[in-house]
Amino acid sequence: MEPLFLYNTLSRKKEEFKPAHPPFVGMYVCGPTVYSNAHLGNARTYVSFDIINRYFLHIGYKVRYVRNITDAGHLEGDQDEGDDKFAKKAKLEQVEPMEIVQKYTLDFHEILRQFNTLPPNVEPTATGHIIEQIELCKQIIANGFAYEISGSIYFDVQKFIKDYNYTELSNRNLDDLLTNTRDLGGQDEKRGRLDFALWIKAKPEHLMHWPSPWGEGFPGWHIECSAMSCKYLGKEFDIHGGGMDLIPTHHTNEIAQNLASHHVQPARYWIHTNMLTVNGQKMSKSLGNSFLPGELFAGTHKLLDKGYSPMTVRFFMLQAHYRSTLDFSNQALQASEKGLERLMNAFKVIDTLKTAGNSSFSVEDLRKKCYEAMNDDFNTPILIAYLFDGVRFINSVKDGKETITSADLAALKKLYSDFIFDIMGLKEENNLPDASGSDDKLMGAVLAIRREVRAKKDFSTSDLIRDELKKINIVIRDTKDGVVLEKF
RNA sequence: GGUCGGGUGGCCGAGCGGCUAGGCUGAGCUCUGCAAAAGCUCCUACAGCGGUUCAAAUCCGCUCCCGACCUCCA
Repeated sequence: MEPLFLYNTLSRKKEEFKPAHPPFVGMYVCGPTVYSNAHLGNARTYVSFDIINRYFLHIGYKVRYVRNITDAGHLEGDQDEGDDKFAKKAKLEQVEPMEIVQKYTLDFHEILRQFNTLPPNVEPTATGHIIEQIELCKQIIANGFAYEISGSIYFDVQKFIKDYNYTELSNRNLDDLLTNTRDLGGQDEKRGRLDFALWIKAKPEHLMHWPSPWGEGFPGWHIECSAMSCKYLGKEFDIHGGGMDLIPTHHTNEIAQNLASHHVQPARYWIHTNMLTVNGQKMSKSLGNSFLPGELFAGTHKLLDKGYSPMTVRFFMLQAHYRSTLDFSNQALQASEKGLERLMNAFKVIDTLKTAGNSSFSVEDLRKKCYEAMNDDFNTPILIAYLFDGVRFINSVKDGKETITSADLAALKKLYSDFIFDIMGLKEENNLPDASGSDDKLMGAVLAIRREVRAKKDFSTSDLIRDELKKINIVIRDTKDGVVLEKF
């Protein structure tokens, strides 16, 4: 196996990936808070980790991919008081909080299914692990890194920084954080401004609450990931991932919790994906500039000219590196749509190629380059560039300008199949007319008529048939070998 | 305000000391009844100003813009 390098947020450089217990890889990715529809920015993160998961699987690792669902405890704002997001939404929609959770969990799964992502091996929920979270709180208290104030438990950052580095992941200046005079508003029962809630006392009107040694309450946002990653992957595992926006707060606090309870850093490699932007601004629910995947597929969003298929969007995402921001626009999507079509067509052309006694192009070279690209921090844009180099070769063989041996042809077919479908996770979307159905017989009849009039050089009738078919999204291409159909 | 990350050809987007990706768009050519598809060719860019170096889009400094984080966010 060739060495694989990935960018580790902890060290801020690319490192060779060496799992603790090969061939096993443990990977934990922070999942969504299911209080509203997942938007395209969310989807980008999970598509990025899907590539990473798929690539590990492809090169032979046995991956345990854990991705949580946050269905409790996520508060509005940082005041550690008031409703959580689920309760607020439940009131708004006049349903139970768990109905909110169910609705948006299903939505999330449906979207990821459309993007053709592989499901995680374990998908734990916060509400399903209340006991584990309470136990973890107890451990942190026992170790002296948390304190109770009127039924709530807070993590003692001041205490923590005496023994550990609180800002290792975020690389922030601790003094700046401590002295930041930014007004947070509202009074606070916490001792330190960086302290955060592990367990929150439930108010009487609060709907989601559980018994604990400190009374009825619910878990803080960060504790669930510490509890669940430990339960399914152990105290130390290989990779922890999530969106970049989780670095300074969520992941920083998660590491603190793990160190305060188990005295070890949970993950050896931290991978963070960058944001999707719209007109240069981060796509986020609070900014109101988010696109729902459904709006994108259907083309109903007001900023869109037309709809784009899930695979077009997926390909669009893969044309940028996961650690770069990706700006979302009609033009860029259109370019991806065309490019994907070109790539997929070339894949189909492979089957039609005639072989020769020698190859005028090194398939082995191309194969090496493709793996090199992926081994360099999952560089899908580079990979795609190489695949397009191969596309030109494939088309040239078809045109008789290049040659390929039968062994190379088989290798080429496998290479494209592996990278397009297994690793990039793309799939065929265009529905060609059904070869066995009545559709096909009808088309056959139409094409027979057209063939007849073309033979008589009646090109105006021939073109009329082509134009009429185009109106119903069936495109006819006349080639040397006959008529090719494309249906959209 | 503090911290961090960016500014690449018409658009998107890689590269991050020498070899000047790739996709889309546009122009021309080949093929074709025409079109489409495909191939070939062309349009050669790195915000600005200094500096280091035999050599800089790539390193350093300054300036100007933009974004992210510091508040929930993937």
